[in-house]
Amino acid sequence: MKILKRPYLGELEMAVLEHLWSNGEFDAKGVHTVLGKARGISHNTIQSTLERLFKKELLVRKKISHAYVYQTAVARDELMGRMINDVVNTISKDNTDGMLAAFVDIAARTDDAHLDRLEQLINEYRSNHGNKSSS
Amino acid sequence: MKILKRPYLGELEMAVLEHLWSNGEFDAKGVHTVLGKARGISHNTIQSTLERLFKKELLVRKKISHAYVYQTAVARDELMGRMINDVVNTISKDNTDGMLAAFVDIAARTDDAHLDRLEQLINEYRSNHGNKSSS
DNA sequence: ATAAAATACCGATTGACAGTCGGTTTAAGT
DNA sequence: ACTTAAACCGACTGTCAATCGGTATTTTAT
Repeated sequence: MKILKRPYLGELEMAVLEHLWSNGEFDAKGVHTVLGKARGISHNTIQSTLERLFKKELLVRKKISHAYVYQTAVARDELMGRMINDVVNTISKDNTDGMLAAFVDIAARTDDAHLDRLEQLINEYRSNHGNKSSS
Repeated sequence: MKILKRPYLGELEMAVLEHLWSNGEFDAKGVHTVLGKARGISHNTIQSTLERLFKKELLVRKKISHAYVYQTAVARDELMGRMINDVVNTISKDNTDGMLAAFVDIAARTDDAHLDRLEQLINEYRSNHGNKSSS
């Protein structure tokens, strides 16, 4: 099947998403002013990129007078979750333990305190999903 | 910069890696017999794929008489870790909490028992790295 | 209502990169 | 030497992001 294809994002696409996540809704012109001009790319390039992200259902848009105003359709965390999930499904469908170990390693990589936080999130999850206790 | 490029893997590349992870070292002919014939692709295609994986440093090889024998250069978990790390760096360098939450969600997705296992791995990690206790 | 400006829309090009092979060279093995 | 297997090289296809020009369409201002 697919291997990390769908939502595969390019550099500019990512930058656009990032901008919309941080600053809310914009039309093509607004995005071009902020991102496009600094990069020296045309208005059309930004428009195509917005269009592509829209087709990927990562953005939604509404027409305001003549221009589309775009907004993110998925939260940053949601997209990250999907992408991580894709990686995991692609590379180790049945090897859950390796996946969990990778999570721990990555969490600890930057700061060991993240392990505490991770543990905390596990417990929050259990509370919110009415579950069994820890070991 | 890059957005998931690095270890970007195609369908066939992934299948080849998977086969080598599960069954140890093989030469092109061996891989072709197992994967290529079923797919109706030529020996050369397999060879190119092995070559590409070698260039990506995901495989190592040694020449045995006239043929190369290939072997994985990174463990499945290691590669998965790298790929997840790429995703995380690409999409939320500073938003660690979102990342950790995604981990918990994904872990719990298939089976809530995985949360126990995850917690267990956290504690193992702490033991192996001389660390503080949990909350 | 008409002209001018802004935007959407369409299509074309470029550059990566995976997948796919054919053909040629090189190196074994007998 | 002859045969055969493999490496090696290069080509072609398909996909996809990035890029933009040109044209059609819709606003808006006159």
